[in-house]
Amino acid sequence: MPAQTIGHVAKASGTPIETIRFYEREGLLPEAPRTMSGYRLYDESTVKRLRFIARAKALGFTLAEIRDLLALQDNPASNKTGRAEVKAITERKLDDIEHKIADLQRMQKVLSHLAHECSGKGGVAHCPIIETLSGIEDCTHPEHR
Amino acid sequence: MPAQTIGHVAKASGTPIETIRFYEREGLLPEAPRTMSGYRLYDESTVKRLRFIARAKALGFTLAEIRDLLALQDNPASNKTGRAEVKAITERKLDDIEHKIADLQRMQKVLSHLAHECSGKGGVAHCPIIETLSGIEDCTHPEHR
DNA sequence: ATAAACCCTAAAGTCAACTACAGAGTCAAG
DNA sequence: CTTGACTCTGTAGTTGACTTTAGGGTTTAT
Repeated sequence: MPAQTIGHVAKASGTPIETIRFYEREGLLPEAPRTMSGYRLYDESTVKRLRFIARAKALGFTLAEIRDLLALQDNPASNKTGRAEVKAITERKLDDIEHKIADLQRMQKVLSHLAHECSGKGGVAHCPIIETLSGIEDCTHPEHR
Repeated sequence: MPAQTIGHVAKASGTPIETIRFYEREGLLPEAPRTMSGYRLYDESTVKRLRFIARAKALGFTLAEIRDLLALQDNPASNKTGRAEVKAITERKLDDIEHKIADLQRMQKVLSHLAHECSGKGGVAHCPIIETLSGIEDCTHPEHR
């Protein structure tokens, strides 16, 4: 196993050096072995682990969730029931994401409606966007619901 | 105009007292007039303003954007061209939201695929979720793209 | 008259996920 | 043997939208 310094791992994984040290502090990476002079030494598995973290982040997992996923992966005891937990974490995240999408779609609906209603010309006085945010019931076009 | 203390406004608007003071510091609310002893005094318009803020927040506007919207509403000079700016802010926000939705839908797609692939039974060893996050090319079902 | 309930300020803390110092030691090349 | 690139630790700063704390005045009800 050829040992690499933190800078090499940073380049190979695309993760900044500071972030690698941060992940170690946060328990996403094990404490690295050191040279006599205190430099951290890594092997290829660390690069893979950092790529795992990057992919999981891209899917919306938080660092806390990723830490749990990695712990399951690391723990030999999780070779009995681990998959259920992994699936549970994934499904919770899926649920989160579906809620967020639903929220955003509600916002989108209202905003695109407002953007269409507003001519963009003239003063703010009877701007339908401002009026809606102000909670005015009787807009100039009260036919909507 | 019956003047109310901050506590009444908090109750009437559903905004915590501390948050009202925070909004004043941040320029979303004008500085309130005070009693001789330094208590802030508000009238109904503040309650309306706080409701405006709450609605705008619910639609995903940041406090900075809300401040801009309120400034346009307040500024008599904006009664010439203000509506264009209001519409621009709204459309930028709509754009943001559409991007966020697209991102989340990409995550959702991958995660729901993973959740279906994984039985949830057994150890973490060949869990398809873990394997995908680990970047393994040849899954047991490599037919997907 | 005193206690409960309310208000004030300024400053610090919270969360997430980094990012950026400052100050010092180490290693490879010329 | 010195310069420059690299690494170390520990601490502090960033963003957004608050929340909390400490320490003190004020008002209202009994």
